[in-house]
Amino acid sequence: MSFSVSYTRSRNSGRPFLLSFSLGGRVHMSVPWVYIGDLPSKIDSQVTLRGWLYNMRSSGKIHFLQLRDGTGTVQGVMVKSEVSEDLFAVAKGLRLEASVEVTGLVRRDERAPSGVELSVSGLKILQNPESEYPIGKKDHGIDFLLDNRHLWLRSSRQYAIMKIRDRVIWAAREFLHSDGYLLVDSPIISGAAGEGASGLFEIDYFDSKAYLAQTGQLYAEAAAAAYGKVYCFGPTFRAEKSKTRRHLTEFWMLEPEVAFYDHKDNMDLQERLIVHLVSQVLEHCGEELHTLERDVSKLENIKSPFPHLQYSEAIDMLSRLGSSTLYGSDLGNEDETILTKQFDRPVFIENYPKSVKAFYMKEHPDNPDLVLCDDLLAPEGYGEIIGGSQREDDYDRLLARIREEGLPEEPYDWYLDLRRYGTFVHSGFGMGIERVVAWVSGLQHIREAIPWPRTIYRLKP
RNA sequence: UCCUCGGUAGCUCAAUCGGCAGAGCGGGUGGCUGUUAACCACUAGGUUCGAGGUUCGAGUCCUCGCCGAGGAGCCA
Repeated sequence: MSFSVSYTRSRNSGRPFLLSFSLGGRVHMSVPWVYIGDLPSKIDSQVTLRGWLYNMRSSGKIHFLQLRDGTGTVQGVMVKSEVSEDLFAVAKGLRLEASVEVTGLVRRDERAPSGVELSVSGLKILQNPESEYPIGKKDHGIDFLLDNRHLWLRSSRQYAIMKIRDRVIWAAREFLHSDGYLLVDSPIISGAAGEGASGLFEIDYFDSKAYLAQTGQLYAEAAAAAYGKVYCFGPTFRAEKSKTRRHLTEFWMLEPEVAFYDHKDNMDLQERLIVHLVSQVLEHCGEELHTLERDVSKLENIKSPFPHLQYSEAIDMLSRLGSSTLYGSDLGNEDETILTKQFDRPVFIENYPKSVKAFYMKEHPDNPDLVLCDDLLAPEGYGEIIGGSQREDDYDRLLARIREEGLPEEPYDWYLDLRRYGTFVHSGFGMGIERVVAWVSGLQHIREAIPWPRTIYRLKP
């Protein structure tokens, strides 16, 4: 038996072609490497697939090889009477997740879920695992799956989530870019705290201390003064010892900041963005939502206009619904869950008390105890996905707020400069990507919404 | 940091009142020409998280420790 293969490069595409392929005496000439996702256009052609064996069944004289290559999955059917004895025996010895090259005829088949199958005539084992694949076909516990995140990502469920995450990010950037926003990223290493000293990761920075960014907002404000409509997008870090289904220590945040937008313009932008993201996921990720068994009708509700509640109205509503949260304190997770269950689409909670919000938010013109801000809560109990505000643009008031909060002034001198040189009404917000992905995908826990979740007790893999 | 729950075969979990350590999946062997987490038969596989203690007898009860999960607070 011989296993040999040779390649050349197509002049047009640069994609390698298999010039010849031989196994067990059979030789296939010029069998092109194709992706599984392209098979529907290759019916009745001989092709070679490269990928992994994610499952295998056998009925004695027929092997069913389930293959995955990142563009889709397909079943390869190897019939004993159609291949050599040796090849059939070799295939029987394959373990799950073996990497393989499989050659065969693409065929329509009513019995296949995708409608397409491969009649296998050739097989090259790139590597057959020497031990059994850790992730089996039956259920696993979350601890085991997180320990094996590097392998768990191969599952159809995780693939679906990653595709939705990709779509959410792609759609958000496309939405902003096409509306004239400039991407101006912010630093991850900073010499000063963003929103307050707690929850910061401290790192050694040569002979001094530095911190991992909790937000890029202050930098985005500077960029907005330079370029008008801007956003930043990157990882942010919170050293809080949170252990909940909606917290990570490292997560990705999209932060638009817009010159001459007030509080209302800001909420309008948030609403348009969320409607766009959901509609894009519905349009492009139907298969993935099906894999995740997501109730799509819940997403089809996500249309303008979103309801708005003043903070004080939210407190009243919560009181009627049995919450003991009193006016003056922030809403708890339980409160958010109760509120969001009253609506079939995201709900804005506006104008919180100044005391529970950050120093940079602009004071409400009609009530100095409130600030012009909003939290956007996703439905079905998912809760806060966006926090935004109009920023304080008055030099004296901003400085007073920094002092009231007991913050050091020196680190904010450059931030105050933005109010010295051409100050301007401006607003912005931060959207947590993983929270949006978790909501749209219908996940029980945010950790599945990021490839490599970082939580308090997990740094590996 | 606090509250709650958990740790038994490679994995997911059972084990009645404290009384022989079990099943499914996975592994191995064999069977099956259309399987869809395939199925059927046989088979191997255990320091019950660790250290003490109570008891004739501990996976089970007690004490301490380790590890993890869910939630609270905080936040996106």
